[in-house]
Amino acid sequence: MQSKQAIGALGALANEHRLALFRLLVRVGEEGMAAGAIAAELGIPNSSLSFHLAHLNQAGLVRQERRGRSLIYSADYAAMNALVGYLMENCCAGADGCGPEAACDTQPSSQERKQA
Amino acid sequence: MQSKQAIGALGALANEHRLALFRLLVRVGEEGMAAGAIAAELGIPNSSLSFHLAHLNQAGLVRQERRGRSLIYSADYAAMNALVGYLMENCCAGADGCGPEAACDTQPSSQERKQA
DNA sequence: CTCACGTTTCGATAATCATCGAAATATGAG
DNA sequence: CTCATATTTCGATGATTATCGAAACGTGAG
Repeated sequence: MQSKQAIGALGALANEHRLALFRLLVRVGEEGMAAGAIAAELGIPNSSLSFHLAHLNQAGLVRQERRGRSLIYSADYAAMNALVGYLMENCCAGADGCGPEAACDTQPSSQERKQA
Repeated sequence: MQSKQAIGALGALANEHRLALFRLLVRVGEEGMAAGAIAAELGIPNSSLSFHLAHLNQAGLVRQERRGRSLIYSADYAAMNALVGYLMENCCAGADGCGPEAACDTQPSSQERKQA
């Protein structure tokens, strides 16, 4: 990860609505969520939400996928992990307890199944 | 960690100079670094640097300590860990490979010693 | 085709933020 | 005390950002 990318990602997250939005997507996982559903969940006007979604998308933190008439958004875990790694790089000059071990798999494990 | 704190921290990091500054402090560890030394290292005018240091400090990401005529700044690892934890909270709805495991100890291990 | 639905773009406005020189403050030395 | 050093505050300016209604766009259904 490079500086400009990290700044973009951090700036994208440094906003009340976008942070809530990103954390929501982090929670729901790969399944993602439609723009309208997000707007309803967060209580933000559509046009405002669209602005924030575009911001997060262009920062590389969320991905977009069309399903029918809806656009499904989901968090990009790889980008999140890269950002955290970048923040903690060379932490404590390489001392013992330090270093980014955080990770969220893109494939959240196959022990869960949904039926609707 | 609460939303407003996280937004403050992310906003503080979402700037070219402050990100470089914070990462520099993360690298040097507990020892910290004087304001003037940082300004020289990063090539930023003193007044600008002071602005950014205050920003990071008020966001809770760095700590300030006076040593003689100098003010020594150091990264607050606890705050950094808390921020990362907040970002990854409930990642993937609690699936396996996920969750914030990252950590930088505040005491980087006692195998180093200074003599001045 | 026409219609309805979901989402984005446009546009104007208000608010926040970054920059840096000059002046002020705080600490220590002699 | 005076002087030198280290850092912060002040102040004005330019740049970026958030907001949201209205209108446009893209998609699917009948």
